[in-house]
Formats: sequence, structure tokens, C-alpha cells
Amino acid sequence: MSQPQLSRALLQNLGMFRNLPDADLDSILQHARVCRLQEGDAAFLQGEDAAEFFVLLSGRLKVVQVTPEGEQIIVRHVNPGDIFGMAKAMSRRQYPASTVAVQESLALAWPAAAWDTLVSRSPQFAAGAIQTVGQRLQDAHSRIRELSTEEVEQRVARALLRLVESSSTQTLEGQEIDFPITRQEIAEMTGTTLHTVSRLLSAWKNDGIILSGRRRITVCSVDKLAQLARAEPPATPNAN
Amino acid sequence: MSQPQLSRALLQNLGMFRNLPDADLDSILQHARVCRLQEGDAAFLQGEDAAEFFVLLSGRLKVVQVTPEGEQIIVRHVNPGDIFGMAKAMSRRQYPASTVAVQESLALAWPAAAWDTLVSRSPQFAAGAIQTVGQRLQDAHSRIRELSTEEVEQRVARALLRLVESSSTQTLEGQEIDFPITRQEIAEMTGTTLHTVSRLLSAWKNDGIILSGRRRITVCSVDKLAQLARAEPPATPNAN
DNA sequence: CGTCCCGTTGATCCCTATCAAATGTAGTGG
DNA sequence: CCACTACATTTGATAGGGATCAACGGGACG
Repeated sequence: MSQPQLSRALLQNLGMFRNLPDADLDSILQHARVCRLQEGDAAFLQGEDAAEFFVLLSGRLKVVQVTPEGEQIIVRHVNPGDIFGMAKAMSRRQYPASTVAVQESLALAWPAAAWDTLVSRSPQFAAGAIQTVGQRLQDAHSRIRELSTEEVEQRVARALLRLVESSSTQTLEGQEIDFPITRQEIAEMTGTTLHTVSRLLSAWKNDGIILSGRRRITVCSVDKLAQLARAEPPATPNAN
Repeated sequence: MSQPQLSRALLQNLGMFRNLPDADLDSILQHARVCRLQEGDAAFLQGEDAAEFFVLLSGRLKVVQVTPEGEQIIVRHVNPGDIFGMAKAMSRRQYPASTVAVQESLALAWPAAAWDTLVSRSPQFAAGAIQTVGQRLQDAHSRIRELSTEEVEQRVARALLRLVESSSTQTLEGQEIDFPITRQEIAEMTGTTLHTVSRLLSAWKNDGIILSGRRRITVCSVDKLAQLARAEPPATPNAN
């Protein structure tokens, strides 16, 4: 089991691992398993026994729930540096969702038991975990608020903005989303259908707000998109 | 400042406070402030500085967010034994929502600083907090899934079932929800309008599934309601 | 006994899901 | 290098679930 050299540098800037002494970090790294994922591979599946928790080093994952009726929704995306699969830490037996790579990814995995060790060894780690979960709870509440009160157009606009925010690259034309994404997936993020998403994106493409190809989206005008996300701009923004 | 006698018994069965030595519990109780709330009173308001966290001893609260446009949504209800207002523990400066009594209530409040003391004194306390927040995150994801994929009727049915589950009393006619609740509030829980809720409840009343008066709801047939929550029963459930 | 809320019920409209094809685009294997 | 296949996207037509607009009725409380 000769692990590749895992550097402390991987973890020590990762929020929850901050404030841990180097010795602890080293010991933690020794128990880590490296987890390589090709696009489409799952780190784990909904309902599986929550045996491990993970940190994403590189790439991008989506967290997916399937409803009893077989529909999918995307709960969130996992970015490099994020912890995921903390089910056991929340005292869940099984993972409540599947986590799937949307591009080639690299993660570290630890046996769930290691969690308790970490928490008891460092109150800061526990505090970091609470903060992380708390942030996700905030995000979830935001989405609930949006799903409850906003129209599809605003929700889709907001979803794009979040993607730009969390993982996009500046290009000549604008901010390009770093990983391949389909209309179907955007629909699963916003509680609508791929048809409606397609129509919206087509309209926005006509207005020069975005560019898009197969599984690629570039946001040209973040401002106009933010405008749309706020509210329906009254067709005539006042001759002013 | 002669506090009423606060018994350890109030806390020691409260999940997060379990596993704390009696001496610690006593010391914790000494720093608690008693917080009495009349119906309609707020423990704190959205946007206020998160100076305290709370435990509800008796009564019932609702956690409410207002959107930029002034619409309200009910994030969750707080039941006796629940912790609320943990914003500071999640490193939020301000409370992200208001918390308002829907009936006369009694709570304990601690200065936010006490949180860190608790976490560092007891890893179990930290673990309990993570579990609590994790459970709420699960619940939030369930709601997102429902808002994304289900129809209004199912969502309202499910909301009623949850209320029955968490705070109802068996009466002659069925399970009566313990606190006053309006159609408007149910609408705010389910992302719809009071009109639609009223229509649904009227229909269900006709079918003998519920009884309702002003701000009062009794569920007579939990089974039929669960049926409705699952899916639209095809008008003819098959002559079987 | 009047006023304030809360609840009920019509009528109408419109956003968006659904149904149905056609077109485009990558990848594959011959 | 091209035909073939699988998957993504686009676009039209249609229908329907709920929101919205508008009144009215009824119980509680001062």
C-alpha cells in the first residue's frame, strides 16, 4: 500500500483542517485513501452504508437525490476543498444522496470512525464542521425560499450565477462554467424541465447574455443575468 | 436577578445536553436567562445581531424568513426541547430568520459566547450539535425535493402530516394540531397561496379527512392524508 | 355591536409542464 | 474518413394547475 506522497499542504488550508497541528495532519493523512473518479463515476450511492467521508482535491461532483418516483434533483455541487459524505458525522447510517463526478476528479477518503477521532482531538475541527453544515443549511433555506416564491426564470438565472460564482473561468467571451453541464441538469437544480431551461437559455443567447454549446455555457453579461435574477424587469424599464 | 429554580431535569434529557456532568449542567443553568414569549412575540428578528442561542422549554415557535419582496416563508417550527438561534455557532453574525411564538412559550437563552465553552468542554455536545444541524439539513433537502417535484396537494398533505407528527393531540375526532395555525401559514410552509390551501382543506373537510375551525385543524384520517401525500391517486383506484 | 381577521368561493388568466418532432453534435467502429 | 448511433438541444402546439383578482360570510374580541 505505498501511497503517493500526500502533502500536508493539501489539507492545511482547507478550513476545517486549519488549526490542526502538523503532527495530527500527518497522522490523518496516513489513514486517507485516494479516490480517483472518472466522469460519471459515483463516490457513493444514495442508500449505501455511510462508511467513509471525503474531501475533494480536484475536479467537480454533483450531489443527487432520486425521488421515489425516479425523478432526480441536484442538491448541490462539490468544489475542490469541500468535504462531502459526512453522513455518519450526522449520525446517519446511510448516505442520503449519491455523489457523482461531473468531470474527472480526485478525492481523499477516510473511514467514518476517523471522524470521531478528529472531533475529539480538536474542538476547532468540530466548530468548523458545524460551520460548514450550517452554511449548507443556509444555502438550502435560500433555495427553499426561491422555490417557494420565485418564478422559473429567476431561479434559473440565479443557478447560473451561482455556478459562475463557484466555478467559472474568465475567457474572451465571458465567464465560462468549468465543467460540462446539460439543460437537464440545470432543470434538476431549479425544479423545472429541460424544455423550459432550453427556451430560457435560447432567449438569453439571443439577447447576448450567454453563449452556449453542447454541455458548455459561458455567461457574457453577469450584470444582466443578475438583473433577471432579481425580478421580472418591467418590459419597459422606464424611458429614462 | 433572583432566577426561578432551574432544574437540571430541564436540560439533561435534551439530546445535546445529554452526557454532560451534573456540575457542568448546573454551571450552564446559572448563565441562562429565562425568556417568556406571548403569542406573536419574537425571540429575535431576522438581521439582528446573533447575541444569544436558545432552548425551547414549552410552547411553540415558527422560524420565518422574509424575502426581499416582503413575502414570508416559514422555515420550520420549533418544538419543546429544540435548540434555536444557533446562528453564532455557525459563525453567522446575524440571525438569518425571525423566530416568533405561535402560542405562549417559555425558553432559556444563553449569550453566544457560552457556546464555545460548551463545545470545548464536551466533544459530545459538539457531536450533538452537528447531528442536530445535520438533521435540519436533511429536512431542508426533503423540502427542496418536494418543492421541485411534487404538486401543491401533496405538499400541503405532507405539511399537515408533519404537524400531526410533531405536535398534535389525540381527540375524539382525530389528531388535533396543538397550536393555532392559519391557511396563510400553511401556504407559507408549502410555497403556495392561502386560497389554494383553503380550497384543498375545504375539499378534504368534505371527504371527512379533516375537521377545521378558525385557526384549528384536526386530522381525522391520517391514512387518507398519507395517501394523498404519496401521489395523485388515479381517480379510479382500480375496481379492486 | 361593530370591527378586525380569518376563511370560503367564484372567475379568469398565464406560466410552465407535457407531448411531439426535428436538428445538431460528439464519439465509434468499419 | 465516413456512416452510424447515442445523446443534447431546439422549437412548436396544447393543456392544465394554480396564482391572481374580487367579493362575501362568519366567528372572536373589545
